[in-house]
Amino acid sequence: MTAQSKTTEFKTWQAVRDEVHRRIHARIWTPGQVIPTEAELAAEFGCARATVNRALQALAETGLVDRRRKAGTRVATHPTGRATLEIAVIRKEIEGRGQRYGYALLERSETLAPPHLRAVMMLDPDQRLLHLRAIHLADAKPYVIEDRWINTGAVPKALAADFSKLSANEWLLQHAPYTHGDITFSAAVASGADQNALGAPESSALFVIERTTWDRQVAITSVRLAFAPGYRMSTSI
Amino acid sequence: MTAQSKTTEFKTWQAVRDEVHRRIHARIWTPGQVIPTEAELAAEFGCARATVNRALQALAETGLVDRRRKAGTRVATHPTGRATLEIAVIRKEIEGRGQRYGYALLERSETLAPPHLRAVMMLDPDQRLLHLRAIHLADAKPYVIEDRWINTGAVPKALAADFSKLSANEWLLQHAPYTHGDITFSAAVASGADQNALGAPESSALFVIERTTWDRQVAITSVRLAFAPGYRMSTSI
DNA sequence: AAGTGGTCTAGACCACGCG
DNA sequence: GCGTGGTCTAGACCACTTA
Repeated sequence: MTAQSKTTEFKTWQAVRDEVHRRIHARIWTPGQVIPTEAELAAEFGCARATVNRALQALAETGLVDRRRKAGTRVATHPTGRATLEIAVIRKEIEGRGQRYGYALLERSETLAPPHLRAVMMLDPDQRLLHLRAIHLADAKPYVIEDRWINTGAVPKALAADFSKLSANEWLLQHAPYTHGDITFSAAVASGADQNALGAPESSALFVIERTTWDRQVAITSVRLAFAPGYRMSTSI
Repeated sequence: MTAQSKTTEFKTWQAVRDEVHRRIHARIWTPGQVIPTEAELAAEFGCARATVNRALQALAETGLVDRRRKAGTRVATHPTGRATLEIAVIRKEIEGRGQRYGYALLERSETLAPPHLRAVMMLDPDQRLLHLRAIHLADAKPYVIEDRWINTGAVPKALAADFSKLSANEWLLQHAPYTHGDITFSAAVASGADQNALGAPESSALFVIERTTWDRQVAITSVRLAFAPGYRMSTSI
């Protein structure tokens, strides 16, 4: 036996991950401290270095440790939590909680992009957009208002689509693939239009999600989702 | 050359991932469709199966594909976006955007747990909690109100800590490790106390984060963060 | 029962970045 | 320069799930 006694074998990367997690949690390795190298841990745990590597990469993804070549692996000083939110199709979200889904298109028009959207979506000044307003219902009660703008330059087929039955939310997923997107969460006082559509009392606080999706450099769509009062978005870390 | 022509070699798992991503994006493999097995792709790409495995696992984590033993790998029908939010220490968040951080403790008391918290934190009826209210400032302007309850049964040292200089937010990270936590995001109308502390106009909409952290089965702390009007939480997918 | 993903290994080479 | 993590390989066995 070498300097490091090998008490137990950790053969799977999950077991190694849990053991390292335990040692950090138990303050055997404290925040900021460099932990043994992959090779050393592999020797101690009686497994291949690749297994240790897999385990430490998983921990790095959660932010529990910081890894840098040559510098080694150290316990994060500020265990920055990382919450992962599932952004599902609204219909699925409602059905997923056992409620009946409803949908109605409120408004449809083709117009020039308003200035703030021209900036957000980086559009030409003369680019025309398809503007949709729709409401999604859960058990016949207003759930969320969808206020959406679609770049018809990028998705011309959208002009021919019938959004009175199928929401743009779903149609776009099927017909307009995107490479990435920006999301912003905020709180807003319900505007008059929001109040009406959601049946919300005056000066309610609404949970708002704004999302713009892109195909490479081209903006596909920008949407504002204003949820009925009382909406809560949950996750765990 | 076998049935599958090998035009290009993809030697790194990132390259394989990108190529698979490209084919899905280009509708060469459509939603719901089963894509070739790892072995087949490895043969086509001229790399080891482990490399393909790594690539497909990465895509599975983002939700772009679904993988099941025996059933194979198929393109997800509802590309459920997955937004990852960094939950940093508030001081870091403020300093990170180049603003000056300020902090003040508003209130400190030791009391029995109010009923709703007893439920959330699963506490004994006679468990006493440490209650703290504090405000965090960015460039001397109110940024967020921290309303926190600490389970002194789990973290007795908290009773002796001085929270007038160091926020509980940071003290707990250093002294009370947790294994997991729940987070909820919502919007709320500013209460009278919120209004006062934040200097917010009447009936403002506040962005609220509620978080409870646990060490195994024991609740460590439960906190409500009410952000000043205008706060936006952003990420990308 | 058989096919497919999940993982381990031992060795190798590479790439980054600290000193 | 050189130590550490990052990745690839070829082969093997395992675990799960569906047919």
